[in-house]
Amino acid sequence: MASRSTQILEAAARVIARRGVRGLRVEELAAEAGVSTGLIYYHFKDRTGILRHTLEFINDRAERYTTERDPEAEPLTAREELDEVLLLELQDTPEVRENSSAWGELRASAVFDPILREDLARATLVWVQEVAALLGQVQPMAPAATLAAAAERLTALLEGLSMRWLSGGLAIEHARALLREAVEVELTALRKP
Amino acid sequence: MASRSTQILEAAARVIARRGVRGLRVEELAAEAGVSTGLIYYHFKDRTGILRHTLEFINDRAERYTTERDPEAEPLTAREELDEVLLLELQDTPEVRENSSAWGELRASAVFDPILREDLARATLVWVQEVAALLGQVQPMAPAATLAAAAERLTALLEGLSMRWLSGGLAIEHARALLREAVEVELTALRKP
DNA sequence: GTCTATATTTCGATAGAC
DNA sequence: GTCTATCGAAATATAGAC
Repeated sequence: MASRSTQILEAAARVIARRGVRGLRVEELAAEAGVSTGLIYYHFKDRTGILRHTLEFINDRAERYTTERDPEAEPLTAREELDEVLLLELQDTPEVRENSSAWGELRASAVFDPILREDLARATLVWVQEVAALLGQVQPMAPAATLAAAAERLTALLEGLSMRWLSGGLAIEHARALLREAVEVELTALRKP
Repeated sequence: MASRSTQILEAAARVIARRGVRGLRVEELAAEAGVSTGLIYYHFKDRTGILRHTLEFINDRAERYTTERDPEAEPLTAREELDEVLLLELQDTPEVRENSSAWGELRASAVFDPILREDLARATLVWVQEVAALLGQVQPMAPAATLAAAAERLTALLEGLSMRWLSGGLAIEHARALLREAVEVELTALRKP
């Protein structure tokens, strides 16, 4: 199941999280994945190919740990699920750190690399819509456009906070508190415009 | 007045805006500035030196266009000034685009480059405090910690929106609208906790 | 599909003349 | 202070054997 490609992509996510997109050296990636550089070029044409596939991979993985839940556990209320979806991205665990920092890197790279833009825009849209849907469950009377705007703000804020956390200017607990308050503030605003 | 160093730094800001920090080649910078690579190394020790000084430069410049106002013009109310300080960073003019994209790049680079972290953290702090002070003028009854938190959220949101704008997923007008609403929402929350 | 070895390119950095 | 010329070190990418 863990095919060679997957193994390489997992390694790529680790390397990007550690060194950044700009710091990803094919040779280091090879070492991390325990394969040769030749094999990497065999599977992913060139450096850009590696990056593109890694974005996709990161993305799928984030979707998984964001969505999947223990089937035993009590079902969450919409409000709890909302907090969960957002706060899961602000945790100091290796996997989340990896995902967040790779995501930030890819976002930053997309500014200068049109090839990455499309995938990124699509992934962002899916995420915003998910959050908007949850906001709608908490505040069913709010108009769709208002919900969408709040979702865009919350997700953009999360990205901003995440960058500050990763670049060392903001403690993770403080970042989480700020995000929680933002959810509160936005929900209050949705209640009576 | 426009010394050689300044001329090089202006060119660096342009190159970073166009190619990113990771895309900044000393040779391209030399061409853009109309000088030799040797001269660049004479003025700024090494590549990291270029980056550090460019961050400082970008920073000063942003402070200027953020703070400076036509002395003829009517003085702004605190609320207007607040909108101005924030929205000035979301404009599709060459100078702002340059500044924003260089800022985003430097932020992203700082995740993997400890040398950049300190300068960045300091600059961020100054900015957050400025915004907090303005919020305090609009809502004088709000406690300092609450003001600080709102300022952190608004500036982090701005950074997030800015990245989405620059990476092509968000129209500038929409980004501005979202930010304006966020200011509104935060001010409302400050009014009665 | 995978590896080893190597060709090729790119880029940061320096030496030395002016 | 500034330029020209060049070195040397990565780093990307390919060729060819297995």
